[in-house]
Amino acid sequence: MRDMHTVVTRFPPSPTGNLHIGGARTALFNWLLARSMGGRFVLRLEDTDVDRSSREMTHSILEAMRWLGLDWDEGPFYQSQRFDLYQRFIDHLLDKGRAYYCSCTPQEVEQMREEAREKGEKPKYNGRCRERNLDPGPERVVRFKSPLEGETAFKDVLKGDVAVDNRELDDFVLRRADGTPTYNLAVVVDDVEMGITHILRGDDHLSNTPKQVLLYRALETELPVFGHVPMIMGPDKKRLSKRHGAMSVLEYRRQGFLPEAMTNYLVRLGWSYGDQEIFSQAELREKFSLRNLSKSACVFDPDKLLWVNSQHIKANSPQELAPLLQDFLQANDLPCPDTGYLIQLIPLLQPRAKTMQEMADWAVPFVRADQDLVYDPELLDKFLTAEIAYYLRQLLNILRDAPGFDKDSLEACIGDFLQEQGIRFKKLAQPIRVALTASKASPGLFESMEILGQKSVLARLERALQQAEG
RNA sequence: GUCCCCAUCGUCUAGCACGGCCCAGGACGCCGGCCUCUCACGCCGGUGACGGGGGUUCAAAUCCCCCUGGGGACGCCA
Repeated sequence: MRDMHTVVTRFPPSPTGNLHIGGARTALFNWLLARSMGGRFVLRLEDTDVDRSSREMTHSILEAMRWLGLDWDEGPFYQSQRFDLYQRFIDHLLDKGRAYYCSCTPQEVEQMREEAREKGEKPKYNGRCRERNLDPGPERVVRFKSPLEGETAFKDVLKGDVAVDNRELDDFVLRRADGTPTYNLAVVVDDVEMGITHILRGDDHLSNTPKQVLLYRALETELPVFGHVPMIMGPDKKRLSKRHGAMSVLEYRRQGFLPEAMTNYLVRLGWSYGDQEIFSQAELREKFSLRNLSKSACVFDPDKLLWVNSQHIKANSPQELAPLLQDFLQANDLPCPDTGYLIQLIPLLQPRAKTMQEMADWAVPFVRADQDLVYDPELLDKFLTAEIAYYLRQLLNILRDAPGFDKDSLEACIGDFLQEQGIRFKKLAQPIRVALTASKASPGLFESMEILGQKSVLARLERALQQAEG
């Protein structure tokens, strides 16, 4: 017997697709509930539909979970390896007269539904085999004997009391003709077996719940706490599509989102904590609670995700970001400096990058070799005019003999030069930037020069001048 | 079609369970400004919502009803 006070939650993805935004948030809520209550979190793969489930999806889902930092205490369990267990429960229900064999074909059942629809009723199986006492046989399914009247009610932490007239329900299938268990049977059996105490899931499952409640009762077990969270929709207020959100969360990793930013953004879709927007994962584990869940559907907003990510990029230390940046440099076929250098560089990039991919983009002039910088002739024409070249030649000489090459010395040194020449920094800033980075935008010049080092700065100025003159 | 759920700025939301502190607060976005060597960051300001109608009450974003709108479910998918 398990300790009744321990919270046990679970995440039961079906390996028929990727882990997307919606699934990830469901997983996160359940994980957070377990973690915040000192409970356990179970991972279970619902692969009873053998044809549609795949190993690749399973791997992809597990990797996404690990990437998000949603570690599980038990599992992963695979329903496909537990068919014996489900069969025992089905037999039990059969013995107790709570289930029966049915020989109706899918076509026949479809016809029954059609007839009901025509009468303006809810499409249902009509119970033809309910009292026929059929024996087991090939092509026969097992159906649950649902009550014909009364109502089935349950409590939901978000929706309150929910009740459905039993006449709305039909004798749903527990075991398919091929002998495999259906979803409704398998979830309930597993949730009972695994001692699940709290079930948080998308509210598209709300109308399944009465059926499951009926099964719990037939099995004479206590109900878990249900919580049906609102669904996440696309900008068009429709179901998430591949364009926005329905892709694998691993795609967000590829685009340069941080896992902490991901969970931060996701948790705020349907949950709040006063006016706070930014949370670390550790903070969430502490502050999450069922009380602050909201019950209306929400829309996935890529812009806000980007902003949350930028906040986490700023909050992370250069030491933590360095190895990640290395991954992105490599993925972009860029040279990959050692972490020591990157730790110097990253603070200049943090305020500018909304994603790690953007950080890699900003890093380009700092990781490319001097001779590999590609100058746009138009930029050179515009900024390295003959007049400017005159000043830069002189600056080059000054810099060659610069007493120090840290940003403060550089600022002082260049300041003196400007004063002697009687010109303002503004006049030379962009030309220097173009020469040093082959770009119109970069981090501050003095910091950039310090990072680049004297040798590169001189080489780049020389090279840019030559190209401009030639 | 039938049943279920939901309803505060364009979006995420606070407030609603214990009506008055709310001519509704924060955040993203957008617009303007400041900072400034560029681009960003940051800071300051602005834009912008209680879906409609009935009640209940001295008083309603908050309670009740209807309408409307949106979403979901109705599988031998999960």
